[in-house]
Amino acid sequence: MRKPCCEKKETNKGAWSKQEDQKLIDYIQKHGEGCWRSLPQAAGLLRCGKSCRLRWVNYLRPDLKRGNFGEDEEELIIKLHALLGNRWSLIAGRLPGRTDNEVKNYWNTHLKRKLIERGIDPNNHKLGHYSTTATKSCVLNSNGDDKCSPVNSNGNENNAGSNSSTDQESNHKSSLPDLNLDLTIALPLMEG
DNA sequence: AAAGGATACAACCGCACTCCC
DNA sequence: TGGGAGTGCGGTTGTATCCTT
Repeated sequence: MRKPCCEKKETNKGAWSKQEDQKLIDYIQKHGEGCWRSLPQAAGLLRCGKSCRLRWVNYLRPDLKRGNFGEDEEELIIKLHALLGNRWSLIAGRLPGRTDNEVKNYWNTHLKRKLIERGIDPNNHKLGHYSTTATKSCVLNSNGDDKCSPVNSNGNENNAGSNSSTDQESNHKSSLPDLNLDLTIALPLMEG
């Protein structure tokens, strides 16, 4: 059995204080990101590494774009969700300054409802019938073809019981707009 | 003005993946 | 090559704030 990521005792939980934020910012500015497990002790924080990483990534990073989502961002999220399903980190990767957590929250609180109001099922982006199950994931290959398959709530491809999946896939495919999105993943630029 | 419900979002939890020995 | 450690991701929960009655 895997050990917990950190000892439950001796760690703070819940909302971060200004002092804790400042300690984390100071430490990362001096030493950079990485080695989250040992960071809390080194930075003098009574938090688990996971919690520190989450706080930094979702809230403290200087390049974050705080505030409301623009309409263009909303539409992009909707389109990307139609293609990728609940792959929030991939979706957030296409939105500079936004985090996966932020995108996920915004989807759950705003965009889901928006689609429902438009008569679109937020799970499969089909017009007309709303269901609470399967979303889809689509992969663009190098030929520009797209390959779509149902995914479950874990984001895994659902290959089991695929009797009617081909019909559903073709229906889904034809109901999707031509998004013409470039989903190639760029390698990070190497400095130096 | 107060109570209860709805909403928004920060944070936690647990699983899965990758890396390294 | 197997196993453990570290990390990332998505789902879920907790709570503060706003809104309605």
